[in-house]
Amino acid sequence: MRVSRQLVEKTEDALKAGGLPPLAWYDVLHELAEAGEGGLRPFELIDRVLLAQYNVSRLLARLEADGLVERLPVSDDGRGQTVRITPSGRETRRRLWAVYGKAISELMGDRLSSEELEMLARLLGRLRDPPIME
Amino acid sequence: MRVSRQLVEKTEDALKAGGLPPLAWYDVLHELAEAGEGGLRPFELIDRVLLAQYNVSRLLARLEADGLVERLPVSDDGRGQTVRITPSGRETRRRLWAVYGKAISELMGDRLSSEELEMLARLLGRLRDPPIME
DNA sequence: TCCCTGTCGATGCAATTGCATCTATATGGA
DNA sequence: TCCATATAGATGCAATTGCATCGACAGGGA
Repeated sequence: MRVSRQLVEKTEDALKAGGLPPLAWYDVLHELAEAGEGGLRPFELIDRVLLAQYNVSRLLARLEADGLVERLPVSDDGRGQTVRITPSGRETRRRLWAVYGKAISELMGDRLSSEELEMLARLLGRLRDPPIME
Repeated sequence: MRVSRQLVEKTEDALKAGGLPPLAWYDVLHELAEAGEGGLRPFELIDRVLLAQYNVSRLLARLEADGLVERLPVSDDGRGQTVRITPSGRETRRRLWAVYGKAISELMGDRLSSEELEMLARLLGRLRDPPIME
C-alpha cells in the first residue's frame, strides 16, 4: 500500500508540474484510444478502469467539456451513449504518456531488473481479482 | 496500481460492512499505539503514515471528537501538541485489526506462499523511497 | 398491451481532499 | 533586544468523492 501510494503520488506530482490533468484521465483516454473509432459505452469503461460508476460519469463530463471525448447516442439502446476520443484527446493522451511513461521508468524500470519486474508482475497478477495464474 | 486499488477497496468494503471507520484511522491508531503513553507529535505522525499535513490535522480532529485520541499541550514548544491514544482508541484499533488482518490473509496470505510473499515484499521494498536494499 | 424488474447513466447532498494561506511560536543573527 | 525566517498546526474555499437515489429506457412474462 505504501509503495503504491508513493508511486502514484510522485507520478501525479510530475503531471501537475507539467500542467497536465490527473492519472485517471490517462486511464480513460488510453482505453478509448485502444477502442478506436467505435468508442466505448461508459459501462464498458467502468470495468476496465476500476472507477466507480458515478466517477466515470463525471470524469466523462469533464473530458467532454475539455473537448477530449465526444458522446454519441447509440441507436439500439435509448438509455446509452458511445464515448469516442477526439484528436485533441489523443494529443492529450500522448502528452500524458510522455510524463507518465517517464515516471514509470524512473520509479520502476531503473530500480529493478527486467527479471525482477517480470517476477513482480507475476506475483501481483496472482493477487488480482480475478487472479491471473499464467 | 490496479492490484493495490482492488486490495484497498475490498478492505474498505469489509470495514464498512462491519460499521468501522476507514483504513487511515487504523494507520494512525496503530502508530499511536506503538508510540505508547508518550504519544506522538502530529509532525511525527505525518512521515509515518504518508498522509498530507492537513489530512493528519483533520483526521486527528475526528479521532479526538470520537474520543479515540487526546491532545496534550507540550511544555517545551508552545506551537505543538502531543497526541496520545485513549483506551477507547485501543479498543477501536483492535476491532479494526480484526477485519483488516482477516482481509490481508484472505487477499494475500491465501493466494501466495510464504516464499512468494517474502519475494514480493523484497521487490516492493526496492521501490520504496528511500529504497530498502536489504 | 401492461406491468414488473433490471440496467444505463446522471445527480443532489454530505463528507473528504487539495491547495493556499493563516496564526502562533521558535530560532538565529545583527 | 529586535527582526527575519522557519516550523507546527489549523482552516477557508474550491474541487472531488462517496452514497443514495432518480429518471429513462429495455426486456420479459401475464
